[in-house]
Amino acid sequence: MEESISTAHASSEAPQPDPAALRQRLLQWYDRHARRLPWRALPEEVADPYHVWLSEIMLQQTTVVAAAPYFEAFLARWPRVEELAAAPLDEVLTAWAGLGYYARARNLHKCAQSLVAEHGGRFPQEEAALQALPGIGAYTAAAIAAIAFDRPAAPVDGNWERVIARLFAIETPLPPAKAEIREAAATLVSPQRPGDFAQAMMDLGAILCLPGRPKCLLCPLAEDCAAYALNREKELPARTPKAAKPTRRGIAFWTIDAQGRLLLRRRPEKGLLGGMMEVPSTEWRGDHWSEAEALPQAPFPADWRALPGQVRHTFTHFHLELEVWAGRIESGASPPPGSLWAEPDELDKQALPSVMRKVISHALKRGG
DNA sequence: TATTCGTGGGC
DNA sequence: TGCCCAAGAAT
Repeated sequence: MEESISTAHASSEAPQPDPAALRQRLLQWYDRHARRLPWRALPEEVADPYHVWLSEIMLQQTTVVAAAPYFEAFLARWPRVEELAAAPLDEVLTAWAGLGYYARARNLHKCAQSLVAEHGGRFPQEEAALQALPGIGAYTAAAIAAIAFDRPAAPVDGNWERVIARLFAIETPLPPAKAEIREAAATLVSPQRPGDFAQAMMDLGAILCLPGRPKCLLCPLAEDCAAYALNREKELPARTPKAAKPTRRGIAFWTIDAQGRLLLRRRPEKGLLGGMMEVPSTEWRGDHWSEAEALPQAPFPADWRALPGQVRHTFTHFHLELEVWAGRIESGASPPPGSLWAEPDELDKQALPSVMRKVISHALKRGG
């Protein structure tokens, strides 16, 4: 109610986007400026739903530059969904290591298996059926429907949100504005090249309608844009301030056995870095650790010595400071449950997230 | 609706 | 250095 009032107010002083004319201008721009991306079908080429799905999962909250090499690697290793479904989960996690948000990899694997077991290895074309699959939410279902099957759908991602918020001069800050933006976005979709239109909105957001510094002088939609008319393009979309990140602390135990192998442990399936391997550590908490508190959480009793310095890493919602203690196990001790001895020259075969690669790099550098 | 869940590049 | 953000989903 209040949102539509503010939108209506802005529209009274600014151009009211005409969907048909806007679509035509945007598609014309897209035909000349579309990015060439590894997962994107060429013009007049039929999109491969497997490629579209794989890329969309990888691109969730992830930049094109970061996702591209992973997409190529996955496609080379598992060219079809049946092969991905047949792969062991640990191999998928290892291939995903470094890309982040590891629930995506677990759901990717689950989704592949569900597609093979329940859909004959074919992707459903309906948004509702797509969204019922693991790891596919409202956005990804719409993206696959539009891009892979050319169905009218509005995959409203961060690019769409920014473009729509400016086109309609929506003053409501994000994320509360999401519903309002989705409604406005829905008024723009049509059966005319919906897949290209969806990707054109994304390319526009990535190339011209940038956060903070939009290149309005080059924008094909400048004449449609309420924010531009109101000189509000740099301020929109507004965002609610984010909460400060707390700091958590822990001690990682760099444990080497008599044969020079490194002790690794698999993390629980759910939660942070779920299912990934780690250098065993104490719990991560706000308080610093005393030696008396830390030692009972070591994987073995040993003559632990603290390596100089610490490893810093920032997750989505907290900072982490890890101290690293190095210890040697003289006898060929059997690893604790859920743990294993890893050959130091084969660590690339382990599902190690970036924070753990930092720990390993730090320990090797500091003489662990 | 609000949290949780990674990482790296840009400024 | 610190904060911003990137083709969001699950709970």
